[in-house]
Parts: sequence; structure tokens; C-alpha cells
Amino acid sequence: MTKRGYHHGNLRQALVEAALELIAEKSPQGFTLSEAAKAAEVTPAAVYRHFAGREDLLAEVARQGYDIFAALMEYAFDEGRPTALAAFEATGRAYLAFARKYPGHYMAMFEAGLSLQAFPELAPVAMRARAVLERAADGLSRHLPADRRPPASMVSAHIWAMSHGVVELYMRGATKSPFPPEDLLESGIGIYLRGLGLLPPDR
Amino acid sequence: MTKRGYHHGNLRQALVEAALELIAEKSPQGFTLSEAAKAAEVTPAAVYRHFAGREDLLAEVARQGYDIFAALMEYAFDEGRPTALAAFEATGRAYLAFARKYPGHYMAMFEAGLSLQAFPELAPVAMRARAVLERAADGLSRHLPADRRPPASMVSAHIWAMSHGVVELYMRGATKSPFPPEDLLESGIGIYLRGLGLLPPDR
DNA sequence: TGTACATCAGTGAACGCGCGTTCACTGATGTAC
DNA sequence: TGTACATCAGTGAACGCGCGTTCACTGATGTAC
Repeated sequence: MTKRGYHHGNLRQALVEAALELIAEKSPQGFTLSEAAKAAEVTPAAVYRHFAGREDLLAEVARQGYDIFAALMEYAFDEGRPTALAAFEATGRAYLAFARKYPGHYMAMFEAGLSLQAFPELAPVAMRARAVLERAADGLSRHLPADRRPPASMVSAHIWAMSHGVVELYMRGATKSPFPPEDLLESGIGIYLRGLGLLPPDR
Repeated sequence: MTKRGYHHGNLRQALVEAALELIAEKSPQGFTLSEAAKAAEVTPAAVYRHFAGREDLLAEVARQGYDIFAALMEYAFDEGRPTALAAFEATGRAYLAFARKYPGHYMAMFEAGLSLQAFPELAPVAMRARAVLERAADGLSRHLPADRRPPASMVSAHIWAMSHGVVELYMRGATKSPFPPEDLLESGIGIYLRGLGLLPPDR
């Protein structure tokens, strides 16, 4: 911890990072502005120089999270290379990797219940993350005959739901499972893809 | 609202029901003992005649939820009748129906982060609910050749994860989807079962 | 290079609030005789 | 049926606490000349 004078230097980002730790530790609802200020070695009132208030700080945490998330997903997807299938599976793995590596961001994004109406700056960046998975699903769909090709938005919703469920129940949660979350999601997606007709019926 | 004298008559259950509404409305973290007491037209101190405190009331809500949940799942499963497949699908539908009809219970069970250690009365009833889905998955597995039969506990974890994900993201959540949650889960489970080799590869 | 001054980013005290919990109490109910 | 009394389930006041937010302030920094 470095010394500092009257001025902090980079309080805004320091508050975001303090919030991240607190959120990961106590959930978005348990996070308080006062504790974040204390963690950044600053008076609660100082927070108001950089954020409109508690919710606004929370929203900034979520916004940065969506940014990282979208970037990771895009990197994993890699424009569908080497194959649509491999890219899709990599995207699924990236989802879980993000949740594990950035728990504070993840919780601010998906468990804080932030209104996208109240924080319009969140909408575009949230959509960007979503679009990656949908493109990945779309790439897959093209390998299916048109008559039994579910909409890409449905496929991506299925995968998103299973991924989120694995995170909440088996990674974060109290529910114990004999399988590591990563294996659980990988096998679940595998079976699902076989059901779509994209993997051979047996291994 | 009926008149009452000094004694309430059935305060314990009235508090549980007040808590249910508050939880559904503001999440388990937002629920307060004082508001529950006020909703039951009683002083906050009166709550302590029936519960050890706020968390204990929350735990009772969750316990009742697990009870209802397990009963609904068992009813839907119906000991695997008429077929293992139909019973499994009915169980999946029952999951979502429960989440929709009993949001307060659902949230107390899965979003409150109650420690099963601190409330040992929760463990057996939570396990009972879990066991139903696992029996349903086990019934399915028996129709698969032993060499490509994933463990029943894995299958049930996959389905639980997808169900929970659909509830959190698309039923409760801000995420909008063109598909109703019920359809989303049904189609997702359908594709998954096809992947297991339990449904014909095309429709 | 030195000085005056505007701007900025903090402080510290104060606010009103609702929270969970405790305590001594009291009104209502049920039971023994 | 009537009365004394124990038990029970509420009340009401009080507590200490931490919260988010506001306000007038002040110390530090940067800029103009």
C-alpha cells in the first residue's frame, strides 16, 4: 500500500476495485458504499466526487465487467475459427472462465438486478457480450439442414442458461456435486450439441 | 383482514407468508424482519416469540419451500410412469412451474445463500427434492447402453443447471428473450435428451 | 523563477433513517380446584 | 359455575449501529502572467 497525500491520484478506479472485492465477498446487495470508501482509504463523501452514488458505482463495476466479458468471448470465438463447432465450445468455456476469474464483475452483472433503464450505458455493452454467443450459435446452425435448425437465438439462450445455472449452483453455490463445474458444463454442452445433430451420436 | 385481539392466533405462519411476499418483491437480501412484522400487524419484538431472528424466519420459508418443491416434483415424476422419458420431462416442467408459482419460496431456497450448516433442518428436505430429479435421471439412464451412459447424477445436474439458468435469466431476469421460459426449457431439455440418444435424431 | 489565483479532490461533521435485537411489562387464555 | 393463578403471546420503549447522502470547509495542484 503506497503512501498518498491529500489527493488520491486514481480514486475512481480504486473504488471500483474495492467494490469488486466486497461484491465478490458479500454479494452485490451486501456491498456498501461506506465500506468501499474505507477500503480505498477515503471518506465516504469522497465517493461522490466520482460517482452519483452507491448504485452508480455498482453500475460502473458491471459496465467494466461486460467489457471484459465481451472481449473474452470474442477472443474465444475468434470469428468461428478453426471450425464453428470448436469456436462454439471455446466460447462456452470462456463463459465459465470469466465467472471464475472475475466473480465480482459477474455478480454485479447478473446478480445485482441493475435496471438497464436506469443505466443506459449498460445496454450496448451487455448486448455486445450477448451477440458473441449468438453469432457462435448462428455459425453452428448453418451446418444443420434448414428443416431441423432451431433459431440461433434459442440455441444461445439454452447455452447461456446452462452456463449460468452451472455457475450459480455448482461453482458459487452450496450445492455440492462430484463433478467440477468446468467438466459439468463441457459434458452438458457436448450432449446438447449431439442432440442438435452436430456431433456423432456416439463417442 | 379480520379483526384480532391481543393474541394473533397464528402469527408464526402469518409471518412466513408476509416474508414470502416481501422476498418475492425485494429479494431475500432486501427482506427485513421489521417489514414482515408490520405486514402481519405486529410489533417486531413479537417475531422473537416464534423465531430466533431474521435468518431463522428466512430458513423456515426455505424449508417450507423445499417441502412443497419436493412434493410437486414427486407428483410429477409419479415413480417413472407412464414412461421414464415422460416422467423425466414432467419433472422438468414441474421445476419451472414451481419457480413461477412460488417465487418467494424459490428465492429463499436458491438465492438467499442460507448455510445448510447453520440450519441443519434444511439439509434433509433439500436432499429429498434433489433425489427426485436424480431418480428420474436414473430411470432414463437404464435405457442407454452401459458404455455410453453418463452418471445419473451428472444428467440431473445438467438439467438442474439449465432449469435454474432459465429461471434466473429469462423468467425472473432482465434478459429478454423471444421465447417464453417454459418453451425454452422444454426445447432445451428435448435437444439434450436427443443428445443422450433417448429421442430419435430428428423430429 | 516567483507569485496570485482558480480549480479540483479531498475532509469531517452532521442528518435522518430503518435495522435487528433486548427487556420489563401486560393483557389474554387456559387450567386446577 | 366461579375463582385464583400459571402460562403464554403480545406490547412499547430503548439500544447501538451502520447506512447513504449533504454541506461547508480546506489542502493540493495547475495555470496565467
